[in-house]
Amino acid sequence: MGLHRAGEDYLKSILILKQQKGVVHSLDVARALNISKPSVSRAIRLLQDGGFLLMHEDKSLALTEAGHEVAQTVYEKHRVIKDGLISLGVSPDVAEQDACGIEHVISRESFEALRSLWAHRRLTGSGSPA
Amino acid sequence: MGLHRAGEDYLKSILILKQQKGVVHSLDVARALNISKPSVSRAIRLLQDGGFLLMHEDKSLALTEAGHEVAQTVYEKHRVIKDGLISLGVSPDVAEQDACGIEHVISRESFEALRSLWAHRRLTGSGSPA
DNA sequence: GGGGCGAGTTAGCCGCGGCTAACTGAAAGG
DNA sequence: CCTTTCAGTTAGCCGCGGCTAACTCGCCCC
Repeated sequence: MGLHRAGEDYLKSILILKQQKGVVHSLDVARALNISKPSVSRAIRLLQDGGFLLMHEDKSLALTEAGHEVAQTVYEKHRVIKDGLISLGVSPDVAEQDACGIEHVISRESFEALRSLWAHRRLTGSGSPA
Repeated sequence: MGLHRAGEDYLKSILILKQQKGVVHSLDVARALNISKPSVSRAIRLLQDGGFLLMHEDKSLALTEAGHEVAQTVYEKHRVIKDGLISLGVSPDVAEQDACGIEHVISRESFEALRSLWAHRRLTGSGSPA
């Protein structure tokens, strides 16, 4: 059941697109991730096989419970890490970039540790050292 | 000049092994990384082609200046990130694991931001919230 | 109803980075 | 001196995750 970087990126993208425009088709994903249609098509088949995704009659995509869980987790890591880095004075573009990498490799445990660190700093007003 | 995760891991491992035992051969790397001999052999050839590594007559390995630079950078990121996570209460095994992933994807800018955050916390004695 | 367009799929190529099996060549030991 | 053993390499397989080219299929419009 090994979802790696690519699979997680697809699921995260589908979650975000669904929030933005309600219905998601594979071409939306291809455009969002800047990846070719066939690559997305194959990835979607594999994610269906893995039980993370469904495709309706009209070719619209839906995350399964498992898929939603993964997407939600990755997306949450992304937002928290990006915001945390920005709060340390990292430029938004770089923070975005780095969050895209770190979100796929950080454990729940380390993520929670960083999150509470940043939450605490925000509450106590320890400003960014820029 | 795209070194990715794997290449960086080889260089980092060679640096560490060199510090530990002076002379490094490819079999040492294979054992350290738990990777087969042929995989290491091919990787070493590619790293030589890329100008990161040299192999002497006696098959001992030496990092070039470029290779040393990469290895040093990755290794430094590893140590700082691992220690930082541990200082937040993350268990050492998990911190090690996560550092192995993050070291390859984090930018210099974000790394320095985290490093100075942790340095500051250490100086001011903000303890781990465990 | 035929033409074109847009979305999705199929077929097939490539590089990466694992692997095993099998070969080479040198050094070490009976 | 012959054998064994150990390090390294070569050949070739696999799955992943990109890609292009080309096909299918539906829909819309004239």
